Amino acid sequence: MIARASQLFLPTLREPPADAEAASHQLLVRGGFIRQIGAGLWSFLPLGWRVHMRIEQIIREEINAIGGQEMRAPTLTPAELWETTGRIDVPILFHLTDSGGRPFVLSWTHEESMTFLAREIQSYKQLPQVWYHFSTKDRDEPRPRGGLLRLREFIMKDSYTFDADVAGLDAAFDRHEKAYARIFERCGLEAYLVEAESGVMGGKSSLGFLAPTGSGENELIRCENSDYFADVEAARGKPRPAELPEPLAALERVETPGVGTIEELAAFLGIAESATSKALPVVTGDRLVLALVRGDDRLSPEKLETFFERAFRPATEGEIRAAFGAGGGSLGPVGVDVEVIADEALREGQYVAGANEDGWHLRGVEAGRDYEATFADIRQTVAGDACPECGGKLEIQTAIEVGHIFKLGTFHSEAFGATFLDEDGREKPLVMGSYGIGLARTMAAIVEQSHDENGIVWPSSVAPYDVHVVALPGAEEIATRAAEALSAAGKSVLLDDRDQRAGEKFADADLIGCPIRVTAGKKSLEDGKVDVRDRASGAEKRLDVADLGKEFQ
RNA sequence: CGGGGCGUGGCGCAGCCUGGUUAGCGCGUUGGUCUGGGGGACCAAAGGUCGCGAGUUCGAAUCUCGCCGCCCCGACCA
Repeated sequence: MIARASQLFLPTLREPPADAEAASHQLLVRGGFIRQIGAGLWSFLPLGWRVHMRIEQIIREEINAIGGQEMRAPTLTPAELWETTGRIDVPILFHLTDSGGRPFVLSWTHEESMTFLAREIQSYKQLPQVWYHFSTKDRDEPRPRGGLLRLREFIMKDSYTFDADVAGLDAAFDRHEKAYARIFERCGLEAYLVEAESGVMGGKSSLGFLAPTGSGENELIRCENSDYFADVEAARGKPRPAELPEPLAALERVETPGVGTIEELAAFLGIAESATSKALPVVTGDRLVLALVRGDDRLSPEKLETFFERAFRPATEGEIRAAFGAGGGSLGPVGVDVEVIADEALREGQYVAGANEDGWHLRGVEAGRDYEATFADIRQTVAGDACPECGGKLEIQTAIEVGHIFKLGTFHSEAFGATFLDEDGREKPLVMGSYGIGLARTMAAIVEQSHDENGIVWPSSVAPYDVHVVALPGAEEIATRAAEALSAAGKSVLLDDRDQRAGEKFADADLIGCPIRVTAGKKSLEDGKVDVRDRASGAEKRLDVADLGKEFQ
């Protein structure tokens, strides 16, 4: 297969668009792969779509290999589908009506559609089922960003598994986990399986695949010894030890006029921030709770939400006054009639805490002796924490979530009455799992990981073309023969037959990033050879056109 | 939704503060000459509702108000 650049819609740009910051955003636009049509809305141009299709095909092969059946559900769906599960209220849903005024929703995921279909499953004899499709998702994202990093419309591969029991789900989940690892590996993408926070969806297991990148919305925690990876939101780093002063036999009141922050408190008392505790009153449902973390730690909203199994919000100034009789800067767990959730780090030792009296704190506050609390891991892991596996130092890195897999259980099947009869003739809800990969986001992540100052360096598995043949003036004929030889050897070839300067063609070739560049120029006319250059390493060698075929067998 | 920034030929920008004939520059595009292994030179040319709408003014890209769009930070987020 040979594509001629002179006839391709391949608009490359010398400069990146002004509003592009992420490397993938800049390079994909400059290389003529994608163009924007609105916030979070992008067109894939011929080269971009070729890459997208190659990623799609890798996913298809791997999901087929674990028994997936490819199908297709629509994106436009009747609103009642979403009323069935109550997910009609999800804020990122796009709502619309048809000309008759009937309400519709653009699917942002397909559990509802697939479960609707799964009602046709009648018997345990038909289980398990693994269904998947590549389909358009629309999400009214509050903030799309970064080119392909966060889109309002995108194509996702999503699988849905239906099993008779939890053991079946576990097996299906495990197969997907392994398939995903193979998919990302084949795409040339470094991605790690991490525990993800399922937040308000709560309870069920959820794992994410994070690809470390230069730009992204997630943060990957990784141990320096590579034995622990986690999303920062769920990471279980161990805090460094607190620097505590000598313990006190009893509480000691200390006046702290004008002290409102931990930083000021530590400075005023001449102690480390880690010797203090930070009190954060929150409201969940209709109860007020005091969350307590060490002074040098930050509360992890995701962990606290998981602990509560529901959303929460910071308490208002009025609520704080009413419950504690003091302002936000002087709160503590001692002597209050409020439930206290304390971070594990505070289980041992004595800390300075607010006295619930403006301008006063307490020294020597000790859990168990001075207050009762429920202990939980509610602190945010930070770089420098110790690894929970080996004690090594944890590092933090920007990342993109390219895949997410969930054990859904029976929430959707119960809502839809998607049941089957088991061996004993009992009616049971299908046990479900769902598994997603964002294709465009995967593409962006690959570029984030595989580029240099000159452009993209595509892994050969997803490159738009295997070989980029550059025809310099006078050598068009030999370039064409080289392209034909490569094509005959099964390679896809981009033949740059445009009437452009050599520098321009080389710059475009580097930018577009095909793994191999073959150059035919004046020198070729003399010796019949071409220059074969490896995009990644820059290594170059001269080969006879006749030998090109076997070079790439 | 809160904060900040931006909107001027295809791309990147200047002009705006301090209103005044034909709105400039670089790149790109078209035609031509020379050139030809890392974005070459010269000549000629095309291409603009200055985001939209009101207002102020003799006169608005420029000042005022409103709206829209886009980007970044935050909030939000299966």
